[in-house]
Amino acid sequence: MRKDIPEQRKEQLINAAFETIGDVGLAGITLSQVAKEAGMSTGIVSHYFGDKEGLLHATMRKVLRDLHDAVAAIRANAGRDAQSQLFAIIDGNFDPSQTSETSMRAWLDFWAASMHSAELRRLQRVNDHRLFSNISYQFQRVLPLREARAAARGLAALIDGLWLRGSLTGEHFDAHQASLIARDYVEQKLVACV
Amino acid sequence: MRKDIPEQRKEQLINAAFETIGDVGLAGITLSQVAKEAGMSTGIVSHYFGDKEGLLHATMRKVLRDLHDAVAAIRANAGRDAQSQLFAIIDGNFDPSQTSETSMRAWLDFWAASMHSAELRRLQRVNDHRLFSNISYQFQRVLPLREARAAARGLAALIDGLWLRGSLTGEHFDAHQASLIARDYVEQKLVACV
Amino acid sequence: MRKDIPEQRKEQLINAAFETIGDVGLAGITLSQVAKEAGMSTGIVSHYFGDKEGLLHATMRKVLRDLHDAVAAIRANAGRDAQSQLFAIIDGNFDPSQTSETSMRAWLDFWAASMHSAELRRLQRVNDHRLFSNISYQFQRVLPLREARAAARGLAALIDGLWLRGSLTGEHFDAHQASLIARDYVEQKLVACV
Amino acid sequence: MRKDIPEQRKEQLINAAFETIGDVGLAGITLSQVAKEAGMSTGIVSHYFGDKEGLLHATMRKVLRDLHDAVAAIRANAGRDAQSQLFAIIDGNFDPSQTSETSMRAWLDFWAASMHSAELRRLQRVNDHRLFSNISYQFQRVLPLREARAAARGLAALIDGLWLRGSLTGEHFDAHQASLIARDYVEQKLVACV
DNA sequence: TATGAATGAGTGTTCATTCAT
DNA sequence: TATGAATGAACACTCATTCAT
Repeated sequence: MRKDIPEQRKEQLINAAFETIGDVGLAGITLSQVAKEAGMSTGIVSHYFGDKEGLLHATMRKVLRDLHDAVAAIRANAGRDAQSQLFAIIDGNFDPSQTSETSMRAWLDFWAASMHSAELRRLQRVNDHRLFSNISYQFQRVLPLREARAAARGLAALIDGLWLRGSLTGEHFDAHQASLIARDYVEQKLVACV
Repeated sequence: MRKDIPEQRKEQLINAAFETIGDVGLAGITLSQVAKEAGMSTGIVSHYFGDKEGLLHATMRKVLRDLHDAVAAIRANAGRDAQSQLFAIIDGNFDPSQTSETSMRAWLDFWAASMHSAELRRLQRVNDHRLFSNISYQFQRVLPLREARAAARGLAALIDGLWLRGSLTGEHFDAHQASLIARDYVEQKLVACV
Repeated sequence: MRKDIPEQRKEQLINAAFETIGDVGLAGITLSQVAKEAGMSTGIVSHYFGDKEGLLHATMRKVLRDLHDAVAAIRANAGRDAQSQLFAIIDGNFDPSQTSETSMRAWLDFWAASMHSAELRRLQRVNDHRLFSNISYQFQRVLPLREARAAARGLAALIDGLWLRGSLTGEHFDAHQASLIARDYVEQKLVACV
Repeated sequence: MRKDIPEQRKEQLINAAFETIGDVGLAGITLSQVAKEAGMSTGIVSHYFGDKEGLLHATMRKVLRDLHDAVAAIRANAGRDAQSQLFAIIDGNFDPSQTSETSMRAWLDFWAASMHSAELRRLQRVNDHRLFSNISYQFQRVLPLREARAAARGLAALIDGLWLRGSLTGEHFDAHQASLIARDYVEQKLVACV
């Protein structure tokens, strides 16, 4: 079935915004750059998104959704036990789609922007709460609540931290190394229960 | 000895920039806001820093220096053994001066901006390499090089991740909880060697 | 006999333009507002009127025609003597259809616009000359030409002035009071001849 | 004594706005036109008036003030009796400074705009109430209150109406003829009391 | 015939930078 | 040395107009 045209064009604009943020940053983005990147006219953004803010919110939602999808896809193919699921969550976060130069820049820009925008912060929080809940739930299958929550907090932070520091290298993100470090953290937390 | 006047005024401007970034973000800052916050004229920035970029670079340097100083102060009062030093590094990073709303916003804004500015990225890298080196050096006192480096990578990421996620809560940063999680990571890494 | 459809739709658009001018003013009007008010598409205006200017000219013509019709209707029912006809002209100008908030705003906007548009000015002049001629003709039945013309100039100005000042009150236009003042002017001019 | 520079430049901008309104109308005015007319940069308006609206409000105030000054100057040189004062008010309103093409266009544009702007309407009302009060006060010196107020309403309307209809001619405003018609109205009102 | 999505020129406004004082 | 008035380029946004359907 054909997607309807408006939806396609909105998606093209969001992708163009995403790419442009990767190039010049969220702070430096202009609508004419996005329009040019998308091969459309400057007036099109207000037509589809109301204003610049609307486009950027939509772009952030796409970024969050992409991460969610990447994690979900890997979890679906992983074992059902706690460790496999936690490893899958780790690998989803370090999926190539999430660790490309462009993705990491957009992520970080939106995170920083969420400090100064109520709506972006709300989106960010919803998303992060979900990551934390998922991790926490898996740990709770094998650890007491209190410890499970601490471990979840640690793992979520470790994932974000590895990813954050990776964004700085400029080279290709070493997902394998990051994954090993995070998996090691999980193993240490789960080993006590064996 | 009296600091010379120009140096004092530059410092005042840097502090004003820091506060203003906390208020409106790095993307939203204007020189007239900074000048007003500092109680000076709009032309003064070019006078002392050449242009806006110059002021922001200086502000980022101040932010990095403040973190370094916070860590150094706590390390100086800590025991000389590896664990004490690592705990001190952790506590330095979660020092109240570093986890205030304003500090965290400025930090994150500069981190995001460093994705799109060669000079800011350079400053950021120098600093992060130093954090990593310090941590790595302490782990090397008790672990084989390979493991020490992995542990250092993990701890550095964990610290940054805890801090990053803390920036999102909006509430007061729970430094105590963050510290416990990071210390736990250190203990787990060191326990193997006892 | 059925009006043909195009003519009906043009009339609907003109009415929509008239209402919209009442809401937001001639300066603030947009074609999409008019189209929405008329329940039609944005492209329809160029289809029927060529461009925005064409619609506005047609709207002004309608406004002038409505005034003419209001005056004509009242004159038809009035006595044939000069005073009755002059009173009828006065009352036609202060007819509720002409002193509604919407009408007065549209009137005034078109009057102002006619200062800067050759075509609007032409329309305005034709209309005003007709009002003046009608009044002048009635006065000429009982006054020498010279005095009749001066009286006509005075009465026309008095009507417009009462109407203009009434537009400013914001409250309901006091047509009765305005009519009394204008009739008094007529009576004073005619009394000399008795 | 030298006027301070900022005040001079604001005045220049207001005059430029006044002239530009005369050329293209209030609806068609752009800040770059005003700036060009004033020989200044486009940014200067926000510098002095905040925004476009601020400039236009200031321009309207100037227009109102100029009329007030024209009337006041002529009244000061007129006799103290009611008729002389009323004649002076008439002549002030038809002073060349008020009946120039540019003045009349600006006046009318502001009057129309005041239908759609709370602040402009307020300015307009204050001014018109003052004209009415002055006229009413003079009539009250020789007529009973009720009749004085009706006469005042009539004269105010007649003045505005003559002026309004004059704006349409495009030729030079015939101030003499207008004045005669208005004076005649005054005389008719006052003659009853002799 | 009628639609409404798309265009892009033109607007008001912001703000880093300059420079006469 | 320090000021802040002035500049003008760059921006987001609006909206009359076009044209494929």
